[in-house]
Amino acid sequence: MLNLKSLNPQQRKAIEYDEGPALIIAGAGSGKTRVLTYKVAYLVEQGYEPDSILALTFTRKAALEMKERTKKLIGSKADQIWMGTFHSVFSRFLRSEAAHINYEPNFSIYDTEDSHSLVSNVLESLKLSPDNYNPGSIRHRISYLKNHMISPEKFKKNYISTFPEQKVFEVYVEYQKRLRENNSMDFDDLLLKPIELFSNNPKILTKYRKKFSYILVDEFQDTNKAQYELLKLMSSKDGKITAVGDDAQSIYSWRGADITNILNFEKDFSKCKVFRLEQNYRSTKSILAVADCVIKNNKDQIQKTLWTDNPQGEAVTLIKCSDEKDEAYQISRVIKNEITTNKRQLKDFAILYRTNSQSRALEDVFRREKIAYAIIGGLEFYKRKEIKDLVAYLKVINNNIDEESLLRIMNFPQRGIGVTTIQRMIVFARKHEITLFETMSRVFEVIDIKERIQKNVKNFKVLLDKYMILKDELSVGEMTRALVDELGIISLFKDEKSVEGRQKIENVQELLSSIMQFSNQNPKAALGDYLQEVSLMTDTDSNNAERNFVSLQTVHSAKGLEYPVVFLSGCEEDIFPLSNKFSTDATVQEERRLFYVALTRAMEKAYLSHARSRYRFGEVAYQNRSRFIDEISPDLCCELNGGLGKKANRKSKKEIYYEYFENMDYVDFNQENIDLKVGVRVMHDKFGLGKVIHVVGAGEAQRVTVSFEGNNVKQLMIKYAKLKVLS
DNA sequence: AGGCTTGGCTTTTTT
DNA sequence: AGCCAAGCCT
Ligand SMILES: Nc1ncnc2c1ncn2[C@@H]1O[C@H](COP(=O)(O)OP(=O)(O)OP(=O)(O)O)[C@@H](O)[C@H]1O
Repeated sequence: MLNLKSLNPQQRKAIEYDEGPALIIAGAGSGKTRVLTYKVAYLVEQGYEPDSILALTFTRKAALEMKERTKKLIGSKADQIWMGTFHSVFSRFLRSEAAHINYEPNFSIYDTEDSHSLVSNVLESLKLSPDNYNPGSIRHRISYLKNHMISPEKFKKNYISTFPEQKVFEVYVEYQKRLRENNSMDFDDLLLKPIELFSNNPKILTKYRKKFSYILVDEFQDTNKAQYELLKLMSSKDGKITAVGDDAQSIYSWRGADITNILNFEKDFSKCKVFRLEQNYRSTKSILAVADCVIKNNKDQIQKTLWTDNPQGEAVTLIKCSDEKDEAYQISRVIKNEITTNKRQLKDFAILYRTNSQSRALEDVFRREKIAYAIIGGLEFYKRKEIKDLVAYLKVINNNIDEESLLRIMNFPQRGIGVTTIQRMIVFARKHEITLFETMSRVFEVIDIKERIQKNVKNFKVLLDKYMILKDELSVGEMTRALVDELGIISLFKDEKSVEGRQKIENVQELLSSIMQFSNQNPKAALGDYLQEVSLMTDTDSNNAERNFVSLQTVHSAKGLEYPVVFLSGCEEDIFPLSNKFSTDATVQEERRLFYVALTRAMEKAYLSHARSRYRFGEVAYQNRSRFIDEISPDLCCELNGGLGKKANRKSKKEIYYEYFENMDYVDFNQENIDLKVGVRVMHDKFGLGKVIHVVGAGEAQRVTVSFEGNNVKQLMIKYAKLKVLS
């Protein structure tokens, strides 16, 4: 029997309400996600079939976490509940129903970079110069239109006034056409195509409506028009649907998120009942008061009460710094202090920043100070060139009309097929109305390509053909390993004889082992199943709960998370709020909401740091402190003891560094892998028994050199290699 | 065909 | 400072 005792009466009411649509609007840390999780469990207990419940979250990680927690409440029944992001859930439906929207079920999913290069190709074939038509901004424009459910036809009818707009329209049309020809969809299509599917096929809509008897949505404030439309389609007016959100935490409008969805919900679901949660369980009174000071400067937010029973706690602390290095040093010093005086662990800390580029100074200093850290998000693993290239092979093998992926690998690794050859083949393909892939088998008819090069193309085609057969005979893992061997990718990178080259090898090996792992966990999985997973995967997804390090991440990726101690770095005008030439009052308000999100991640203590100057765009910029700090009532915060910032100002970097060094009692702050030292014996899944002969770096970047049995010496990244330490 | 240099532009944030 | 795309040279 589900125990609802750990929930307050407001929360319980929201959970037990099952007479119609419910909208839960509540501030940060009031238990929205917790309520949603319990509600899922409650519904199952009330007799709903687990596989008739659909829970939609903002990130994959949030979905995995919700699944874990539901499992704790109701056990293995939780496995059958549909939990995922809009993108992943609806793309699965699309694969089953592909025929109804004139697609093949093995369609590829294009990420932003793929879309970008498709736009470039479209511009080229429409003979539009990239000087006048910037591929990036056009891609963004098209995505914006799609996000707002403005089809090319609608765009043409209602929005075109100028000549360049007319061209955008033409690119838009051609872009969509190419996507279809490539049997590919971009992220936006994953939401738009289901709408098309449901609108044109009432029977299928009925099927899905019947299939799902209850829908729950987390982070509702960050859904876009298309997502909301899908919700309306999937549930009836008096439908069984619960949405939770906080308008003050809407931080994705740049991606099409539309706050008016919250307001419309009450209208569109007329019998909707609104619930409010007012007790915050996460933060101290000090932190909440500061957050409230800031957010109340946004006039348009929905009025909400938020109080807490938690202790007053320490005042929020400002850290004044001379520059970004100083900022990093001061933060690392506070972390060390907190660890020794307050018995904290590294994993209790998060350092948040507005832009990814701010992580660099922090990383440098943390590495030097031996503070184990991990970058969450950042340059994502799956966006690295060597990874994308390899995945492009898999995409082509799975869906050979995917021209973007084919173009990507045509000459990687180099096989003497240059741009001119490719252009000639494309001309041939268009003329004969066949795909580029088909052109490759008829390359001997493309007479303006030299014979030697025709042979290269032919060989490449033979290779691809072979793997298209192998894909049905080998597991995804085995096939990819064979492919990597045959392409000679590892030795290619080895020959680069550089740190980057070695990094690439590690990345490729990491990809291989993750594919292997996938194959082992899903023995029956086909290549397409793996690609479906990998195309919607992001770095933030990996679950690091058990590991002990400081987390470095953007405020955006910290949404929904909580940490005992939070540092918010770079609280300066132009950075937070971030500004550019397009800044408006609306964008500043969103920055303020982002600031609110950042603050409310903190449970016990928040530090706000700002620097007088920092490197930006390759030169020193003098910074003013953020207006958001000035919005905080002065009696709610204090400055870091002893005016460290001023002191640091007068000393050189070197002096500061040595001063820290001398004053520091010897404590190894690298709490993670503390026992991974030279000489220690370790066990590796693949390589077997070995001995550590070298350790470099800290945190995420930490690497060890291990001598395995049989004179087999390997460099491994701790982050990826699962080493067992043998005592 | 492919490698190297230059010049423009950039940093938002991510499914 | 660092990345990418375009252009130039071999
Ligand atoms: N009734 C309760 N009793 C004890 N702890 C609670 C209760 N409700 C929520 N919490 C705790 O409060 C914290 C915040 O909960 P949760 O993450 O669900 O809030 P949220 O409203 O989704 O937050 P946010 O919108 O900021 O992401 C969690 O640690 C959760 O376990």
